[in-house]
Amino acid sequence: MRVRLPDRKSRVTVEDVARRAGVSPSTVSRIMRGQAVVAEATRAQVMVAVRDLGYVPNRIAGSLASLDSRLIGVVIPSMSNIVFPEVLQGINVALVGSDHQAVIAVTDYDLDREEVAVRGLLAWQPAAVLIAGFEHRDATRRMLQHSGARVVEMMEIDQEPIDVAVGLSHRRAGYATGRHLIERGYRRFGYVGHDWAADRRARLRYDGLCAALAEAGLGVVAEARAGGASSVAAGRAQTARLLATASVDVAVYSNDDMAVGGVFHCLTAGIRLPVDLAIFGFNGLEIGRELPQPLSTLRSNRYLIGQQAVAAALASPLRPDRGLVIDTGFEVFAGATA
Amino acid sequence: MRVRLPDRKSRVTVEDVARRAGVSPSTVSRIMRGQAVVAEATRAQVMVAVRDLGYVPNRIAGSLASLDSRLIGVVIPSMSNIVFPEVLQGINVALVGSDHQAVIAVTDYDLDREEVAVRGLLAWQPAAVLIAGFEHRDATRRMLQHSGARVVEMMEIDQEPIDVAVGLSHRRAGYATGRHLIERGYRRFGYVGHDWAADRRARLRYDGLCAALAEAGLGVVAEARAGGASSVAAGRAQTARLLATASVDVAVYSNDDMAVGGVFHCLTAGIRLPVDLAIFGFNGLEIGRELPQPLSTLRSNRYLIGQQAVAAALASPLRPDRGLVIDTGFEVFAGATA
DNA sequence: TCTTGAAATGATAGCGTTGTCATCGCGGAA
DNA sequence: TTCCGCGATGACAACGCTATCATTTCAAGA
Repeated sequence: MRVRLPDRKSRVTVEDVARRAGVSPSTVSRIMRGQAVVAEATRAQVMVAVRDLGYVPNRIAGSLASLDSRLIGVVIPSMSNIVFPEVLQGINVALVGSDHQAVIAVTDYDLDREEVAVRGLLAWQPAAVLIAGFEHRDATRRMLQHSGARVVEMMEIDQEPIDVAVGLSHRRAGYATGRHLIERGYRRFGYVGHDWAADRRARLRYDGLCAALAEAGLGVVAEARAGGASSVAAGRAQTARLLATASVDVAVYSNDDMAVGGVFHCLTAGIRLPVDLAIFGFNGLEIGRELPQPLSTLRSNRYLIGQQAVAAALASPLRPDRGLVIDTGFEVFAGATA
Repeated sequence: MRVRLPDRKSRVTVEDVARRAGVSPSTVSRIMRGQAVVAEATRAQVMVAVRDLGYVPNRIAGSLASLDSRLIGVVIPSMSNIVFPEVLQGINVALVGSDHQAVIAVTDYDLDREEVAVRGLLAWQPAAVLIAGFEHRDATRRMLQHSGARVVEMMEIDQEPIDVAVGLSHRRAGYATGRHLIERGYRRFGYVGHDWAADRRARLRYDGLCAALAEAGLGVVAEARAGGASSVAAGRAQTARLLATASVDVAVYSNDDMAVGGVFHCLTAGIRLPVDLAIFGFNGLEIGRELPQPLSTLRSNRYLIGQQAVAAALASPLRPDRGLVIDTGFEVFAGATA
């Protein structure tokens, strides 16, 4: 390789700084990493050169040399579902000051895209991969397994993790919903949901709900499920459908988006909440709390999930002997619609 | 350096694959990049070795060697404001299949954090940096300037960009809002907003609105501005304050979050929309469209902004001679609240 | 004065790829 | 039969940094 220099991207290198400050590259490197002992005078001198030249260390070279990338891969299924940005928020806050950076990939609930995304991320030798859910292609799981990176599966804990799982038990959440509503005296349960194929966790909640109802000798008397992703519009439409089908005194929704749609339908149709119909959601989104009547729901702690995921990932570069599960829990938010 | 091998992260290297396939590392590299001419038999042979060993090329080494990182830095002020995840969505879609990856940093509207974030991103020698807004520290601007990376400033276009700007004119948006409402016959304008210090774009829209009103011999007769960030709760509270202060026939909001709060206040207080009060927002969020009465607002095309930003960034590795401005526009969404 | 050793700095060899050039083998033209 | 040319492959240095070990410096103790 003769001459690559002319068109090189990174103008200034350690070497340039070292020359200008009259020290060796080693010393500059030590100073930039704020590690090891360096005489104060030398440090000052070098920092002047750094500033004069506008030197920014090249982390690509640094990572290659130290075999340690300080990159955190994050894989989420969606950006439009507000839940995941909230997780990212938690991740970001936990990352500030750790000098790690997040590389983010969105799969759109497609396991093939997930596989591609994970392969792409692993190519950067990340210190950890934070990924939503337990459902992965075998190839994906194998790659994660063998990668050497810490792996944190986020959102749910109803299954055995590859390395660490951070989230809540959706089955227990559904069960808690059922118990709560039974205690409040509701008996005729309706269910309004969206597509389970893409959202296994919604299914788990439904199962938990049914278990609680069954224990009390009850059951879901009617349900309306939309085909696609959850949305306010879908919640609205399915609520109309549900109420046209059967008479229920409470409707449990697959999540708050859908439930807000239900509230809007009732507002429009003149159905009084919770007198004529009670509505119960899942997630505890901001919008639900700000409705004219605060939405009754179960709070999942998305922000906390993100934070804990990072904490677990950075706690140690090595995996524990056996899977670790971190339960971030959930709480009933009574609200005023149930 | 004697022995670093024992604890190396990346198990399998080109060398391992080459040995197993009985070819040279060069050939393996060529095949992995799907570039240049390689005999089909050789390719097949190598791919077998790749699969057997579970080889994943190390992009860190690759980037160092080729001086080309295929990383895209993204800097946004917030994850909780739904607007930015929507931009990220556009970015992600545009990135799929381009084998570039997004490294994301969130600044929380803090210019110091922005500077740190940009420095951190530039250390990865990204092909481009997509950053929200025009307001940066001098040092930040300088770093971006000298980085060699393409720089796309997103969301607004009312100023001269470092390299490319993709977004809409917030001043014109505010002006259009004014014109639209005047044409619909409104005369007594109120304004409900949030903190301008962190959100200059809201200020620009306000200025545009005032300009339109002034042209028509009108003005904002009352305003209520919250101290913090925009939110449904703040919109609600400030609407109450505004209406206690003065009598207006239309309230223009700094954005849809605030406006939805306004709608909820009216719903609760029995104020009829748009008869007693008209409400006009900004952004065109999903939630506004799904309200019992669709919110009248101005649609900004966040998704498109993200897409166009990536397109502009990847169009060429070199900056154009002079700043490029891409106007993604806005449209009035008439709705039913104004 | 000479030793001793800790503190500070330097020299050097990689880290795993890729870009460039060199080489090899083989079929067809001379 | 020799040579040319081209497709296919290999050799090797370089990318910018850091880990490791070697060396220098200098003050304190013998």
